[in-house]
Amino acid sequence: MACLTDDIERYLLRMLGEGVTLEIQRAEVADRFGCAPSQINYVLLTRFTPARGFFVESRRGGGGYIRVSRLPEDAWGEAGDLPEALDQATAEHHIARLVEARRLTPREGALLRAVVSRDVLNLPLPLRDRVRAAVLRAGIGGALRWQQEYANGVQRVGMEP
Amino acid sequence: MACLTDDIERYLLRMLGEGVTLEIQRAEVADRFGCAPSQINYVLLTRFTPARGFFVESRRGGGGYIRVSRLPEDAWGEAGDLPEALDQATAEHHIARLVEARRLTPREGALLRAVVSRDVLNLPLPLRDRVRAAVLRAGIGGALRWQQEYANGVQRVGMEP
DNA sequence: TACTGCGATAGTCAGAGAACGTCAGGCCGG
DNA sequence: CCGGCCTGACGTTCTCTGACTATCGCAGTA
Repeated sequence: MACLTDDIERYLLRMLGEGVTLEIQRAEVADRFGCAPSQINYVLLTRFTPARGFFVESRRGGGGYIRVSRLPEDAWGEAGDLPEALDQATAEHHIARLVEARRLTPREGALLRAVVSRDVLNLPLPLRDRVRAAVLRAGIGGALRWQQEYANGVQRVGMEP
Repeated sequence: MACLTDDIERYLLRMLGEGVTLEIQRAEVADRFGCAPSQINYVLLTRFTPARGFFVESRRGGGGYIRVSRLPEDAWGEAGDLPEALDQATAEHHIARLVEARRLTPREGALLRAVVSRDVLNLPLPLRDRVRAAVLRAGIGGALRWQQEYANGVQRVGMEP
């Protein structure tokens, strides 16, 4: 069963695709999907997170709105400032963001997602989240650093930047 | 003595076909066989193990599912029977071999090498080598599995809209 | 102007419901 | 009696709703 949350997520992503900022009315979207208005908050809370590269702002009252936009890439800080510990969901959000921004290939995303999974890092809990963060940082760093080395190598041979 | 577990295994294998990712609902399959839902977990645990080249993931809650996939023998190959524990040098050797064989891109190699490094998996020693092996297996599997899902999609079974 | 009340939004939170996971223990054939 | 099969009770996670709360703009009024 494709759940409502996933449907609404797809809908918003499609709307968002056409511009950098999307402005919606909560009640209008809820109506379109025949659900409670607070469902929209749930979708935004669980799917359009900062870790995934989204920014949400809103205003209440007459003429109120909810705005969803993508964070500019340079506001992310790459892998450098990921937190010391990461739960699985947040780690996957970070990966999704990097794939969407084409910093990682989808296959690299799948690789990393597998690697940070709960079952693979089979460790007791405060530790597991710390190792996951370290692994994710290293993985992202490893891939991006390779890119740089590769680019430099090519440049030495005389290609254009 | 056609036991239930064997029946369910056969059923899932038939659904799974070649190189397809299968998506099921635990309760639906349990119903079909008139058994307890946890029986499905037992089948997955004892028959669809990573050692046999299977991969199982799931999501709980409304709209939950269980996904089963298998890597084709030739893609999984030598990576499939990596030992239970791996020191860093051996792990890197395996990675190099897979890159050489074009199972992984050089960049994926760099990613994995970073991830299995001693400093990243900062754990006491008998444990570290075990986690490293698990991480490596998962990473390779994750990458190869993506390929397959991308090509063949997901086969959903049961429950129509 | 300043205040006040009202309608129109959106936010929060607890809780119900829908999946799946785990585990101790019963059962049964060899 | 041992090991594999199977279940049921209980735990965890995710979704969705409804009641209640907070905020905003505007119109009317002193």
